[in-house]
Amino acid sequence: MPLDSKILCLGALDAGFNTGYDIRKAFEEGPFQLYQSLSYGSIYPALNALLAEGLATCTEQAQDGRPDKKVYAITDAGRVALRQALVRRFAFDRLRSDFMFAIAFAHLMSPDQVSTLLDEYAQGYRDLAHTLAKETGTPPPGRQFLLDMGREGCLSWARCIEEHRSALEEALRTGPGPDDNAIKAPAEEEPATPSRLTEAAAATTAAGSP
Amino acid sequence: MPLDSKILCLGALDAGFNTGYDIRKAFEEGPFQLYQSLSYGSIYPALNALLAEGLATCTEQAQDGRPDKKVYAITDAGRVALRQALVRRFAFDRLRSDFMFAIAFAHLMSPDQVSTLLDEYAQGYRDLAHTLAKETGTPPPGRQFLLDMGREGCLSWARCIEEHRSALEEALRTGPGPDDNAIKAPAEEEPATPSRLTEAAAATTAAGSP
DNA sequence: CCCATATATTTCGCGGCGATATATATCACC
DNA sequence: GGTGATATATATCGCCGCGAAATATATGGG
Repeated sequence: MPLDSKILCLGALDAGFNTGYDIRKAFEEGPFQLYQSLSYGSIYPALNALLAEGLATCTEQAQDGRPDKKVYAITDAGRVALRQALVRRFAFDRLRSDFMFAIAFAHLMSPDQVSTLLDEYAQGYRDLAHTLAKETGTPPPGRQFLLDMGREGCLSWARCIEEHRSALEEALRTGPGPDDNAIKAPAEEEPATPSRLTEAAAATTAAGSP
Repeated sequence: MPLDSKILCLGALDAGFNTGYDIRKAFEEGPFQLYQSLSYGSIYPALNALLAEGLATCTEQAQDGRPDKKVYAITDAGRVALRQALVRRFAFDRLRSDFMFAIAFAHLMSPDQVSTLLDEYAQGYRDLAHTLAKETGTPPPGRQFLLDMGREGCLSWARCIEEHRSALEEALRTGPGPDDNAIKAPAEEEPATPSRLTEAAAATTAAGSP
């Protein structure tokens, strides 16, 4: 089981993000964006739970202009809980990439669309690296490490995309066009191997209708 | 909105994984493991929905030894739906890394624990690269691209960890023991005994990545 | 002057995860 | 030759968390 929203909120509080709104930004655009996500629907219930368990405190703060603010702070008990959560064994990283899934089916797209997608994808990682580089302040050593290695890692990832894309684009150019479905003969009896069936590629039509 | 389980299943079917069990393995240990995940609780309902919508067909297959099998196949309508799902704009990749979150709070851990964590973390990515390298068969160009760039990307990621870890470990050694965070103003004094409740799990179960 | 944007919290439905139950066959081990 | 672990296979259920909308208000740009 992964770290749950209560622990993530405790961490955010410890890092100095002390309202629901700020915590959300920390995960959306801030230092945590690289490796975790958390949305309102999890944050506010989690904060309430932390209050109820004495792991955080809350002082309401009427404000000049802005809406009222609830300023949270982690307690000693909260710090203990956070420390304890860091001792367990962690499930390994999972990446959710719709880009990559789409690219897996590049043979169903027009070469143009694939190229555009790759542009956008690589650029996204360069942008992320840039965003991380702009993080201000002097974070604790762990967060600094993550900033440094994360920035470099994102740039490397972008570079890997660029380095391998020509092979993909070449293969799509030389290979059959958008692998269109001619009605295939029901030839298969026993697919003993789970490998992909060959679909007779009848090259049909050009770039599709959007 | 991200790609939903129905689209992911359609993709898996198109890629030649044709039972619920096989689809799950494709996302757990197979070619999709790098960039998506999907579990039974999503797969079987999704397959039923695909059947109901005519996007897939199913033939029940009594087997010699093994339990009965339901062999699914994507239909032409299914391929159209898959293609259409690939045209949208995608939300950018999100990484869920409990390792990195933990490292963000390295100042709350013992240096030993941090080092162990970094070892395990880098090794996890090397293992993943190795797993990807072992993928067999001749996949379509998109999947081949993902295999190649994914393998290299994982190795780069591991290298970034190794390259920056010394700076982190140095900072933890020279810096104060646990916890001194100047960011927060209203800090009630918390002189917790340095590195008191840190227990490194010495016993490493030989279990690899989940 | 109006609309978009930023600050700030709350709530709700729906989708997906992970665990469990159910069944059966093979293989390693003692 | 029994015992348990592992692999094949499907179905289901509770709970967690996401994303969106509702609510409220002040600033700033066009």
